[in-house]
Amino acid sequence: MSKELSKTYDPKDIEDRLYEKWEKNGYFHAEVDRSKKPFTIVMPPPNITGQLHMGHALDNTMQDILTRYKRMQGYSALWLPGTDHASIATEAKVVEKIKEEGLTKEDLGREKFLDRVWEWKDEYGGRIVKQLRKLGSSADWERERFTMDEGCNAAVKEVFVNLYNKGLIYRGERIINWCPHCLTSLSDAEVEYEDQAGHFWHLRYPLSDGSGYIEMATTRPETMLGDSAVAVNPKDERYKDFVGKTVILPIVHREIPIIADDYVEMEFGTGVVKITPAHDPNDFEVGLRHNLPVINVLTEDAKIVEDYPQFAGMDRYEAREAIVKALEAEGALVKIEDYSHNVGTCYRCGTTVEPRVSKQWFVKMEELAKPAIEAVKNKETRFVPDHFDKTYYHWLENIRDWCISRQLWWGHRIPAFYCDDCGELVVTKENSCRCPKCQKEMRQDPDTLDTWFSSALWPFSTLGWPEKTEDLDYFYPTDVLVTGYDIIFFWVIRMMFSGIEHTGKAPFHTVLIHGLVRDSLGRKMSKSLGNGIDPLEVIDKYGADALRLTLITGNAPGNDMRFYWERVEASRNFANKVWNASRFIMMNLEDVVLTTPSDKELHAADKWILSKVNTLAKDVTENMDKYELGIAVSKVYDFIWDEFCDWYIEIAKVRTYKKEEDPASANAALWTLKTVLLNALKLLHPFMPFITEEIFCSLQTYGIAEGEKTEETIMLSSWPEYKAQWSFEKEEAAIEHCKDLVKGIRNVRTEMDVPPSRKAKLFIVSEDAGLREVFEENKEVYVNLAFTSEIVVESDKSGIGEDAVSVVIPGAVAYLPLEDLVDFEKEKERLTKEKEKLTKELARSKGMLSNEKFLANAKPEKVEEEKAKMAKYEQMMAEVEARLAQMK
RNA sequence: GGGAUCUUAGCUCAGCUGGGAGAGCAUCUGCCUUACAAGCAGAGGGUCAUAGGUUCGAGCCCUAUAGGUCCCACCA
Repeated sequence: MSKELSKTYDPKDIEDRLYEKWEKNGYFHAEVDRSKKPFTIVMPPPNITGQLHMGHALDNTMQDILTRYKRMQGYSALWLPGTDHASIATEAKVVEKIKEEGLTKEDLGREKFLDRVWEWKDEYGGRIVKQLRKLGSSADWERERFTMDEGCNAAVKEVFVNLYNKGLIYRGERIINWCPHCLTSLSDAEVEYEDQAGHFWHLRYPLSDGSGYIEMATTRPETMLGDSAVAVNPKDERYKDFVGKTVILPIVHREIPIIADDYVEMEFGTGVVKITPAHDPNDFEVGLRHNLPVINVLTEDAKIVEDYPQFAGMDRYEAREAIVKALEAEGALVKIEDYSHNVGTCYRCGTTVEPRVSKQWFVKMEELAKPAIEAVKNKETRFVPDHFDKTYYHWLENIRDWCISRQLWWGHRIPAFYCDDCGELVVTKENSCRCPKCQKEMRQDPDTLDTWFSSALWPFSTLGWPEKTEDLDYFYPTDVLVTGYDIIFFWVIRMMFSGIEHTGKAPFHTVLIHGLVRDSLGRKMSKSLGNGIDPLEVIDKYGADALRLTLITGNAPGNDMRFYWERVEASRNFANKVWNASRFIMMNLEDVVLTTPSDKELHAADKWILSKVNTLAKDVTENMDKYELGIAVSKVYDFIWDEFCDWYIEIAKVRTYKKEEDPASANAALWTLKTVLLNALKLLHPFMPFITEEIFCSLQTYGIAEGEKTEETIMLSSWPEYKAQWSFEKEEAAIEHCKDLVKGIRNVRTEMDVPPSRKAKLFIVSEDAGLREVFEENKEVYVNLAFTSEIVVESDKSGIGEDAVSVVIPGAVAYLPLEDLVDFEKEKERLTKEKEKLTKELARSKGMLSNEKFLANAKPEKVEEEKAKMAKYEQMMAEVEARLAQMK
């Protein structure tokens, strides 16, 4: 079966076709198989509102690499995909959409609105998973899940009820983060802080007794309407006499007390703070301590409430101006300073969050956090790189209760029911409920749960929990969680404590953390900057394999990376290299039926490359197991490009041309070419799945007899393991000698400006009979690589003329009689430089070996190594000196 | 305020347990050598941020300093 392969690799021809084949044949599907070990990764579910970005591309490439690797190693490898309902983001999208029709969600009502969201989800929610397929993701799509599907729903209810019954979920009136745009509460993790330029307004409130004023500063003058006290530090001598007095709050003319509380820093500002329990978390705490009234002055969309007609309906920023003016009019404004401070913003929409007192549901964290900390401390779960455990501990050790209720409709509705008559509260998994006291139909809590509440259960809810399923038993706990460091707080810790609490086991043994993909200037890729690079565009231009290779190469775990088109180009070039090497081999296997060569038939070079690919398999496996994907792939890259293409193919070429003259040699070379390439392709496959599959499938059909069976996919082929019978130390050393010589010859030729067309005779002189045999046996190496016409291996250099340049390697000297081209002065200069280099090396070696402390303390093998080096240098030195002497 | 992390070739970055400084891109030189010019061969280029310390030996370990990035907390 002969195919014409194009000169350059074109991924477009190949990728979609292969992906379809894989998916259709069910290669991605994993089942419980007790004869195999399980390997499980749950995919961090992308939002249904999401578009594939570089972060997804990196994250999923890493997961795909690990999954493909384990699958080839014979594991029942499950990569479980799914999507997240993303309550805020999705609800916002649909609200936006119906707004175009002039509707609000209230106009539609809850049920109809939710119908619209489901419609939206059906239409757009699958976009991101289609895009993930373009990357080559080998996820088990047959098991695709959604955080709001039936199973996840059941898990969420189960967890809520369990935690509630244990007293770990409670409802309470607290000050929480509120987004006036999204109109919902937010958890602490959902608030992002940013520096904003603002002002410091210095105000003075008159004492009720008319004895003067007390001055304070605030960044939020508009909240003064809700002040219920003024506070000073109890130790502050300046204000000692003020404590216990009252002031008249300007504008509203309410009498409020001056209190003493440690919270106030004496050194900051004037040492006086106005206390607004309804609109500041710290003030809220002070209010609790001093039993102060909570006076709410803002509506849910952050406008002044109707109680203050003068300002009612103004939003908080308008109100600020108006109130400052009013204060000024009353003589309460002392001065305005510029001030920069940290402001919390909504992570979804960027709106400045408003602390707001309201009744919400919370998860009590302290008890849940402890075992989650313990699980990492005792290494049940470990982070890669491990320093991220510090971040993890720090967060968990300082964790506050988690506000889980959201004033949204899209999401898991809180399974709590209230009796409007008697106020009874029931938490149940049922969909409706009658009041146990007065039998009346109860009203379900209108709120939904934080999206992360369901994501927290993802590693086990997707495997069937709370049912005791076979899947759960077999695939759980999962193996590796791959995610960015920016998501540790949101997700990793919540999965950890949820997994431990509900299944008794940490949900994964490894958390593999990666960094961000930044633009070429090192900036975060973002919509607002417009500097994002669309992975799909990269795939379209250079192929998914090139993108994947780019994202993995030179990227250590946890580190950020910059995206450069030049790097994608380099990756594409590598793909092309692989393509052409394969094409060459297949061309030479045309109409050939290979036989497995005997040990004798294999040349030293064949054994050398077999040995190299064998070592490579070991190294790559080791690095994969350490999650050093970047190192693993660069080893494959170097092997294929340098060792295999630049050396072995060039060496073997000569023999492949001699099918008639020396069929056994040609067969051995071709067999080695095919065998080594097949192994290298397997090692490369997890990183570059498409090109490796394409070549693997066609390469197998070459060099075999008609009707012989081949494997249908590289995906399910076996991962190369280290084989003792492919360890050829002697041949490795022999070829290294030849390589040294070739490099030396090339070097000299370039320096002497010898054109490649000029073939030269080559004399290799060595007193070592073993070495002579090596050079004698491997003459074929020099033909192409060192541009030689004839090779003579001798033990005696007396016959060599002066018109030759010499190349000194350990144990041997090669002479190139270049007659007219030899410039004696240049040659002398070259050898002198060589001598200087050797002198330095010898000095270093001698220094070390004459250091008694080195001899006493260093590992014996190090000492031996150094002695061998010195002997080598001395030998080379002698040759160089002899040659120089001859030239005089 | 606390913590993490980084500083290595012109650029972007590797360098995993301490034992002679690497890659890709860029630059320079020579090659269209029957797989590949998206290629081949060769070359130049680094007091590994600074200062100490541990060690026979430090890019790697320890301490301090400087600069960058990020996270957390936060003083109104």
